[in-house]
Amino acid sequence: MARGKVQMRRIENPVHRQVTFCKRRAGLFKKAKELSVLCDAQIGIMIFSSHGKLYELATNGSMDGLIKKYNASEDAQSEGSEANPQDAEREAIMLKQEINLLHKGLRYMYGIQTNEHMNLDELHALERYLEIWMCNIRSVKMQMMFQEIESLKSKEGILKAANMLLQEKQIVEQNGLMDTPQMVATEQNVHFGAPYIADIVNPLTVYTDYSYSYSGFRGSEMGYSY
Amino acid sequence: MARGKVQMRRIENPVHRQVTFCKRRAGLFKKAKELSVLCDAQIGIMIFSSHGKLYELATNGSMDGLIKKYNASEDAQSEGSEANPQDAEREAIMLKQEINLLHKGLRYMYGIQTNEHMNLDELHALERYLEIWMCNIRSVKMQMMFQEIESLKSKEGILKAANMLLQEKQIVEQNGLMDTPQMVATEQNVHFGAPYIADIVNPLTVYTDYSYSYSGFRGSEMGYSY
DNA sequence: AGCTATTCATAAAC
DNA sequence: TGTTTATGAATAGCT
Repeated sequence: MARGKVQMRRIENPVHRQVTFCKRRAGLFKKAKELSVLCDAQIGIMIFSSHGKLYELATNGSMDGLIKKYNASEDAQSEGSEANPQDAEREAIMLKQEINLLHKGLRYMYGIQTNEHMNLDELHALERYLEIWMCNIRSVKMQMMFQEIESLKSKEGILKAANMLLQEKQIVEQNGLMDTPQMVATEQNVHFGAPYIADIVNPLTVYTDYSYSYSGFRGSEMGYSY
Repeated sequence: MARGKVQMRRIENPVHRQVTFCKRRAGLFKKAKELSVLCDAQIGIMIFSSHGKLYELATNGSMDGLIKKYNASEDAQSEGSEANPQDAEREAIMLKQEINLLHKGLRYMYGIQTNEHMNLDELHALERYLEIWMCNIRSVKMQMMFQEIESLKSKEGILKAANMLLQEKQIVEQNGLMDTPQMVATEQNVHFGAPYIADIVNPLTVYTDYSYSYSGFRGSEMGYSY
């Protein structure tokens, strides 16, 4: 650049390094914005200074949106691998990103609303959006899945009961006692280890009730931590 | 730059745009690497071309590492919570807390909006935030439920096998000792009230697919109207 | 933070 | 895509 070619290695003088960092960072961001405008590209840049401070640029939308897109792109790239346990951590990372996004969105809205007027019709429209959303969250999906789980549990109980009966019987028979009445898998002997379906209050039937706390996670009352 | 100052707007000629994209992208990456070396910074760049193709640069380590660091940095900005990304359950608890927090934020938002104005764009933005959030919550829920179902299925398989073994043994013994047919818990008499496992198409296998439209509800393609 | 002397990046053309 | 070249931009070293 100016007044002498620069050596491509770490600048040892901390002051020089800091100055160069500021200047070149600004230059990099400027270049990125130009590229974004000229070529219609979406660009995200994260810079961590040597002391760990974050500087970011997202040419459109938020960095979180770009990261999400990045993850999706990465997934598409390496498709062919099935659902592996490594996805769990990735899922958590992505969820955190989504939550960051929501936090940002809320802060953004708070900021906007303090300076602007409000239209009641638009408020109602917003409420309806959220109601629809809650309805979806409390969707029948969970109900059906819950029922499926209960069904499996019930079946498990029946099988366990039958299994145990057979074992007992066998022991009895091996003891030489052949006159024992035969037990069968009925409701009498099935009802241990597994609850009756009728006994279970389905925690997901409240999906039309918007008055509960949205973060209540009623399912957890049943011992499930959905 | 050369041969005429460039206008800072989208290059309409597709060929020119493509050429400029390649060159400036290379230039941007070069600058980023220089900045990284000179100033000891960690830099990540994601570029999505107008056709969605991803170009990325991570000056040290992987982009995923930088994204993690970014998220941590973002978290530190808003809250002093510490995260252990390897503990899924702990992670879920944290996410619940996050959700509680966001719910409070939403209620607060309702409160202050009754007297103020929101434009349609902002409403759309909020809607999208909520949609994305919901879908990710659902994804985690489904993952957990999927794991539970799998666990139950494998339990059932073991029990079935044991059951059948005992049954066969008993029949053999009965053939030598007595003629009374034995009723045991097999699929013939167990299958009341509970569906066969084999009949159940598991609707949760899509949870690793982040590419769906968040409002698409792909689960319905499995025959469930969640 | 501003200011230049320089080096660098790159638009246009091949 | 790679190379060349004229020229606008970026910036290192100073204030």
